[in-house]
Amino acid sequence: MKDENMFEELLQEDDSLTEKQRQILIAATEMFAEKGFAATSTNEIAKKAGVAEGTIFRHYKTKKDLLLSIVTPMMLKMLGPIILKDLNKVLNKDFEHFEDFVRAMIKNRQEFLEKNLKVVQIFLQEVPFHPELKEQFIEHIGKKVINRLIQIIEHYQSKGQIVKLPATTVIRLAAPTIMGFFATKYVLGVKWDDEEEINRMIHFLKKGLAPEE
Amino acid sequence: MKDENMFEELLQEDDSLTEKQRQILIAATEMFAEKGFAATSTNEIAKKAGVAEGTIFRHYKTKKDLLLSIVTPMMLKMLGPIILKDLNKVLNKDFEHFEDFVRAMIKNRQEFLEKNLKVVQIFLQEVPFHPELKEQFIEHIGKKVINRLIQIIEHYQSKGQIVKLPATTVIRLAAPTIMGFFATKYVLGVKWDDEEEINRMIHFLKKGLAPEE
Amino acid sequence: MKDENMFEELLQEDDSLTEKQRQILIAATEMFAEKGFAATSTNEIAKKAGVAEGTIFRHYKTKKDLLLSIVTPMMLKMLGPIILKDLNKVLNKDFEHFEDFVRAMIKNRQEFLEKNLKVVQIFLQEVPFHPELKEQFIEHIGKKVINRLIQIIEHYQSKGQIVKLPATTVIRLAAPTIMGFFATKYVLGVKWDDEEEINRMIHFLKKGLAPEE
Amino acid sequence: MKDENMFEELLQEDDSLTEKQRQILIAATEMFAEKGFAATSTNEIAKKAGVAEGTIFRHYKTKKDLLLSIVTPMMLKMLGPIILKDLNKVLNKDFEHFEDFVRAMIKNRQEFLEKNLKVVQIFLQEVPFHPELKEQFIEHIGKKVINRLIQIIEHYQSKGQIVKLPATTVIRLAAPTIMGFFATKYVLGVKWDDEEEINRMIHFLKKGLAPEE
DNA sequence: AATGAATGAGTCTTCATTCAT
DNA sequence: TATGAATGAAGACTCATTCAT
Repeated sequence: MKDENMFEELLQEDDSLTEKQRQILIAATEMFAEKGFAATSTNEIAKKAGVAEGTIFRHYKTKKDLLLSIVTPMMLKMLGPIILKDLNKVLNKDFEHFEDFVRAMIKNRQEFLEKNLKVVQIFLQEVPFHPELKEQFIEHIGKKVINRLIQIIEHYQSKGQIVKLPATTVIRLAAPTIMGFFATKYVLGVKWDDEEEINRMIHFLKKGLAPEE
Repeated sequence: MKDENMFEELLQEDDSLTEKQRQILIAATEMFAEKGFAATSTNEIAKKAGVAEGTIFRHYKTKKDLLLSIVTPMMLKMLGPIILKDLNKVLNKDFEHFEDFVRAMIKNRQEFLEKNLKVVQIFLQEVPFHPELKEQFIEHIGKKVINRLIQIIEHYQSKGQIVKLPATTVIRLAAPTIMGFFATKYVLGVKWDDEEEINRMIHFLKKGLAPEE
Repeated sequence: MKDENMFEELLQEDDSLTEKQRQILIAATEMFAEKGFAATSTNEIAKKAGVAEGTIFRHYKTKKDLLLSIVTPMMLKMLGPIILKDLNKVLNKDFEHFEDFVRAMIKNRQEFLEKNLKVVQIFLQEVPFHPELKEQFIEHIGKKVINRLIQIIEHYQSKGQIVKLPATTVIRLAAPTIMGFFATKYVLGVKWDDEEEINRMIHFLKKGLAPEE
Repeated sequence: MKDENMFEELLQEDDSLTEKQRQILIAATEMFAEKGFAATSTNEIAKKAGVAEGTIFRHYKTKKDLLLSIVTPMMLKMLGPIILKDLNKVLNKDFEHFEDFVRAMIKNRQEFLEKNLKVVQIFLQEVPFHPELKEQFIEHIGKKVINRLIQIIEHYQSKGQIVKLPATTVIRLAAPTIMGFFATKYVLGVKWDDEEEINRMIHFLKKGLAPEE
C-alpha cells in the first residue's frame, strides 16, 4: 500500500500523462507483477483501470509497448538517474571507511527498492523473455554502475582498507551478499531485525574483504 | 547439448514413460524455458514433440499439469533425492575443515545445476506465478535442507572453525555468495577461470565467517 | 499526377467546400480507389488528409456518407452535366456521318475518363455492394443517356448509314467495343498507338453496323 | 439456385475436402459475392456455414487464404482446365467458318459462366485489391488463352475469312463484344431472346471483321 | 494409445462514431 | 469549426481442451 502510493506519486509527477494513462499504468503494473505479462489480458487491465479496452491501445500501440512503457522509463528515468545521481551522493562523500560506504549504499538501494518493488519485480520476471530488456539494462544502467563501482573499490583498495583482488571480483563477492539480503527480505519475506542483520552483513563483508596480512 | 542429453538421459531411465511422453516432456521443457509457460502453446509443444495435440492431453490433464510434471518430479525425484542423498555424502564425510565442506558443496551443486539448467530455469521463472510451487519447494525441499545445513554449521561452530552467529544467519550470508557465483556464470554468462574464482570465493567465505577473536 | 490535379481543380471550383473538406475528399478518393471502401479506415483518411478524425464526421455523418459524397456528386454534377451537356455538343453537331459521331464520342468520353479515373474506379468497384448507387445511376444518368443515344441512332438509321436493328441492340453492340477500348487501355494498361487503334475500332464498328444490302 | 447447386456439385466431387470445409467454402463464396471480401466477417461465414469460427482457421490460415482457396482453384482447376481443354474441343474442331467457331465459343463460355457466376463475380470484384490475383490470372490463364486464340485467328485469316489485322487487335475488337453480351445479361440483368441476340452479335462480328475488299 | 478435427471462449487489436473542450 | 481522447462493439485469429475414430 505504502509502496504503491509511492509508485503512484511518481506517476503523478509526470505531467505528460493523462489521468487515464496513469490508471492504465497503475493497473498494468499491478497485474503484470501479480500474474506475469503473458498471462495478463488487456481486457483485465482495462477493467481494473476503469477505461475502455480501446483506450489502452490509443496510448500504447501494442501490449508489449505497455510493458516497455512501464519498465523502460523506470530503468531510464528512475533507475538511471537515481542510481547514478543518488549513487554519486554516496560515492562522492568519500566515506572515511569502506564500511560506511557499504552501509550508505545498502540504505540507498533499499529506499529505491521499496519505492519500486513491483516494477523491479516485473523487470526481473520478464527479462528472460525479452532480450531487449536485458540489452537495454546492460547498455544504459549496468555498464555505468559497474564502472563507478570499480572506481570506488580501487579507491578503498589504495587506502589499504580492502583486499587487492580485481575490482570485478570484489563486486562479484559483495553484490550477491547485499542482494541476498534484499531477496531474503522482500522475496522470501523473512522477518528480522533489519538493523542487526545489516550490521552482521557489513561485518561479514568487512572481514571477508579485509586486506591480507 | 551436453546438458540436454543429460536431462534426456534422466528421462530415459524412467521406464514408466512412453516414448511419446518423453518427447512431450523434452519439447515442453525446451519451450517453457525459452518462452515461458504462459507464452507457450500446447500446439507448439505438440509440433516440436512430433505428436498430436490430443496426445498431450491424454497424458496430462491440463497444460498446467504438464508444467508440474516437469517441475515437481524434478524437485522431488531429482532435486529431492539428489540434494538430500548427495548432500549427505558431502555432509557426512565430516570434512576436517569447513572450507573443505564448502568446496565439496559447491562442486556438488554445480554438477546438479549443469544437469538441470533448463528445469531450474523454468522453476525460477514460474515460481512467482504458481504459489503451489513455492509451497511444495519449501515443504519438501527447503525445510529439510535448511535443517541439515543448520546441523552442519553448528558442527563447525562447535569445532571453533566459524563464527558463532545464529546458523540461519550464517546460511543467509554464505548462500547468496555461492548462488551469486552460479548466477554470474550461468545467467549472466560471464566467462572466467572457475578454479581460481572458486578459490577466491572460498577464501572470502572463510575470512568472512571466521570466528571473532 | 495530371489526373489528380484535374480532379482537385474541380473540387477547387466548388466554393461550398472548406479547405479541410477538400483535403478529406481528395484523401478519401485516393484511398477508396486504392484499397476499396470497406478496407479503408476513417483513421487513415484523416491522417492522409491532415485533419482530425472527428473533422470527417463533422462534415459527413457516416463513412458511407463520405463515399456517397464522392460518388453521387460526381455522377450528378460531373457525370450528369458533363455527359449530357458535353454529349449534346457532340450529338447536336449533326455530324454528316455516323463515323464522325462515333469518333467525337470516343474523344469526349476519353477526356471525361481521364479527368475522373479514380472516381469512376471507385464507382465501378463499389456499385455491386451499394444498390442505391446502381439505382441512382440508372435513374439519373443511364436512362437519359440511353434515350438520347436512341434518338441519335435512329437518326443515322433514317439516313441509311447504319443497319436497321433495334436501337438498343445497336447500343449493346457498339458500347462494349468502345468500353473495351478504354478498359484495355486504362485497366489492363496496354500501351498502343491510340490514333491507329481508334481508327481500327471505328472501321470495325462502321463495317459491323453497316446497313444490309 | 441451379447455379449454386452446380457450384456445390463441383465441390462435392473434390474428395480432399471434408464436409465442414465444403460448408465453409459455400458460405464464404455466397457472402464474398454478396458483400465483398473486406465487408464479410469470419464470424458471419462461420455462422452461415454452421461451424465454429475456429474451424475456419484450422483449414485456412487467414481470411485471405480462404479467398484464395475459392478463387485460385477456380482459376486453375476450373477456369484453367475448362478453358484450355474445353476450348480445345472448340478450337480443334476446325470449324469450316469463323462464324461457327465464334458461336461454339460463346456457348462454351456461357456454360462455364453459369456454373461459376459467383466465383467469377468475386474474382472480378477483388482483383483490383489483390494484385496477386491479377498476376496469377495473367500467368496461368491469360497468356495461354491469348496464345491459343492468336493461332485460331491466324488460321481463319489464312483461310481468308477474316480481316488481316494483327491478331491481338482482332481479339481486342471481338472479346468486348462477347463479354458485353454476358455483362448485359448477367450483370445488368437484361432479359432478351438469347438465340436472336447471339445471332445478331455473330452477324455483327462477321461483318465487322470481314476481310477488306 | 494416439490422432487431429472441432470447438467456442478468449486474445490482441482496430473501427466508426461521439463528445467535451 | 475543429479537435483528439474515449468508447465498446466487432474484427481476425489463437488457445486449451474434447471426442469420435
